Amino acid sequence: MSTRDRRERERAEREQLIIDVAQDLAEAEGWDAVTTRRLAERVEYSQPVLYSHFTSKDAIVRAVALRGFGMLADELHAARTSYPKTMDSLRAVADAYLRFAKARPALYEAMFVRDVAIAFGTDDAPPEPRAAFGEIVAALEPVAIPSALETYAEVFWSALHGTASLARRKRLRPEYHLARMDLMMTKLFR
Amino acid sequence: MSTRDRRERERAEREQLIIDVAQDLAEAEGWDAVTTRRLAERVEYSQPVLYSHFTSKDAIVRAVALRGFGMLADELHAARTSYPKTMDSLRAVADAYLRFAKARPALYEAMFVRDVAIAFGTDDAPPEPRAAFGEIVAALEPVAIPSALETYAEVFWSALHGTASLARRKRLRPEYHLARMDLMMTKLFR
DNA sequence: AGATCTGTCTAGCAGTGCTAGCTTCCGGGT
DNA sequence: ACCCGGAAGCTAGCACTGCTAGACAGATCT
Repeated sequence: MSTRDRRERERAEREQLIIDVAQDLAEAEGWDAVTTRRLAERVEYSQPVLYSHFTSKDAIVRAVALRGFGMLADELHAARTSYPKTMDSLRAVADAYLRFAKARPALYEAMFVRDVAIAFGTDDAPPEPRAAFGEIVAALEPVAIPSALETYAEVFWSALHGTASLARRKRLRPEYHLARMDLMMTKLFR
Repeated sequence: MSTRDRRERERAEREQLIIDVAQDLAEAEGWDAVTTRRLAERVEYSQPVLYSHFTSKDAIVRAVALRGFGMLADELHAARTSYPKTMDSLRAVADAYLRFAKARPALYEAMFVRDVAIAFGTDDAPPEPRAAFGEIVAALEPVAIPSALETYAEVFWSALHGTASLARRKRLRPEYHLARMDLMMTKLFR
């Protein structure tokens, strides 16, 4: 049965399209502008079609966020592996993380601010966030005491996320970004 | 004219009542449950009365957040001034900050997560957030290079906020909270 | 060809933030 | 003591939200 295969493929493509459009719309006009009606209109289907793919609007946001974690993992990986020296690599990871948050504020919001209930740390955590956190862990591996590696990663991640999310709300002086990063890196890592 | 005074006083009291009820409701059932109808019902007035006090629902959240910054400033001040040694004082401020965020998640959300557009850092920043940030600066004053004091404070604050907000989303292992705090404090401050 | 079944749409529900416009009632002037 | 102006508050409604029941069409299988 090849028609069924085609059907399934088309369905999967449409699901990706929904996720794409949701992210684009959120990035362009904010998540408040992502209503089921507007989303449906842009994918050129009626509203109920969305609900044949996702159980709720939240599930759509969750799908966007999940893909975001995959993208973040890729970017952190690229940053980490492009410098031989540990310290350069660490700094590159930090910069990549903050660049990601700044470049795609709506995506970052879906991943970290909205209550999307993606499991984390536990065994049933999806691979994407696991991979993203894994990159942070890997970057720290050369400098941390092995037994405290994950703890170290959590602290580093907290500092990065705090910076990203306070900056997002314009509560840090933008012109001091570099000074903050330098201070943070030297303090946290020797 | 004493009747007018009474009127104005009653009006001010009602405004505080609205803020109280909004915060209580948010803390009890989350901000999604804070609708203008439910809010109006609980203060025992009709919906339009809310709009004679505040320009929008967002303005109500903003008022809650602003008062929250005042509370945070008070708690940080108490923590900071109750230990003579700088390091103890710093740790007490950090603990107080995270305790505040954990004890009043909805309030913390209004202050830091929702898009409440409270000015910060700039000259027209309200006194409450200014005072809260001032406490962090004051706590760091003995350990930071004077010229980089505010930068230092921003980094410290970022680490605290990152911890608070990742923990809020259950993305940090709760049982390692103390280990993270110890690591953070020793790394950031000698 | 006829029956079934899958896919999609229209129309509608309950609830949201916010507001226009009516009513009621209090305070002050004659 | 009366009336009247203005303020204060209410009812009712608008345009929107997320979500769904039920109708309808078109493809698939017997």
